[in-house]
Amino acid sequence: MLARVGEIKTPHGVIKTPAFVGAATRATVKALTFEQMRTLGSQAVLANTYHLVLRPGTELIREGRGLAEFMGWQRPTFTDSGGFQIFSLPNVRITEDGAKFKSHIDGREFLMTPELSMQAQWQIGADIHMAFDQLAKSESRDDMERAMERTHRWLSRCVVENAKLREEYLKQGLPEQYLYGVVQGGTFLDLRKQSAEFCAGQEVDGFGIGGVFTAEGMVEMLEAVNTILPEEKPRHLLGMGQEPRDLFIGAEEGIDTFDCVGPTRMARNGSLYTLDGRVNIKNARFTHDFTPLVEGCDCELCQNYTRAYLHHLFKVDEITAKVLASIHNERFVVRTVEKIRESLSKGTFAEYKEEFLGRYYKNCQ
RNA sequence: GCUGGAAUCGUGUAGCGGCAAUCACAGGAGACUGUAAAUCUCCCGCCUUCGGGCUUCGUAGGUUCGAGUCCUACUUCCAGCA
Repeated sequence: MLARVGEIKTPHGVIKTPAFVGAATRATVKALTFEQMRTLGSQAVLANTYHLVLRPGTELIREGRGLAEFMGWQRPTFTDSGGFQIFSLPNVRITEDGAKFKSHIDGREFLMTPELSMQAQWQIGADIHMAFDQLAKSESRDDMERAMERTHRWLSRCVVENAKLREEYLKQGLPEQYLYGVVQGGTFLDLRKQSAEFCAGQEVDGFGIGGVFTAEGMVEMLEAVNTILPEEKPRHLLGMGQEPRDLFIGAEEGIDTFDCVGPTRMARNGSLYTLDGRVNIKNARFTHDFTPLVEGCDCELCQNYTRAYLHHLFKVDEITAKVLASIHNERFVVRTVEKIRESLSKGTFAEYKEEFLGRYYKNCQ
């Protein structure tokens, strides 16, 4: 049994796991204030090194006493390394040294290497950093293997640089910051195992599992990886959590934290979670629906407003539509993981999973 | 009353003799997983066995192989002059 409950201790507080980490890419959760995030029970957020390097620059965040303080969040934070941008941005040139991007803002050329990513992340000052990794450019085994091997070489460089920076920062009396190595290998189980073994042998404080895009094959993959990764260190599933299914599978297979842009992105686009699956609140059928979106939901939207009202706000394109929808989706996912945590503690996980997923995906196929 | 101008999908428009006819908005639906996402895609005259078929550009005539486009009359609106 890989599933577990636990705590991740950081200088900004404790994260009770499993936990869903909100996406605060550019040092904010889109459409939400951190007060709203605290109210809906969010324990931690994840920002993006690439975006913060471009704007406002890592120096500024350091000047602002680090990410959590700069944002006014004060709770635990993660940063992604910028590795994902190599994969998702056009016009990226990758070499063994690192990756050259063109800034999507002004076209300025910008270099990211394992060392620079570590330096940037220490300056940003999140509690937990991701190693600079590379995702494969295709599904082919060759590409996967190449990306994985480079990720490993880069991880070694990250670890070296991280040790230097840690010493330097701690000497100045600054708080501890932790590094996660990232497991790659795509859908190939043997590569995943190889990657997990490599990462497990590195001097890192935890692990990110990257390059996962669908729930398909996730059970076997996570089982293989998490059996190898040391039990006492936390595991973060990078980018997964849009589908509630991902959260249940992840937790069941030993994942401690998740992050995903899905809940807030979908909220902004009018796609809302309900216990019976996702619903597009802009659909005409909600025009006269004066019931709460989710009966019994404790979020600000469901406690105070009707489906018809939210439908109206979306139709007239009011900012509040995105705010309320984001509060709801984020709360929905945070609460689902909270309940997963509770059910694991009480030994009722299997029942909760079956009940939740059976209802949520009932209308699919 | 006179003189000009205009009438095209729910709305605002393109169209200057040759494929139901541009674009935007509105409307309908879908997508979204380490955020270049307040984004993107599709449908939007009627019918369709998805090959296509049918009826359309204020109304009624006319010219032409062919008319939303040219001509005549009418209707309605707009501007200017009385």
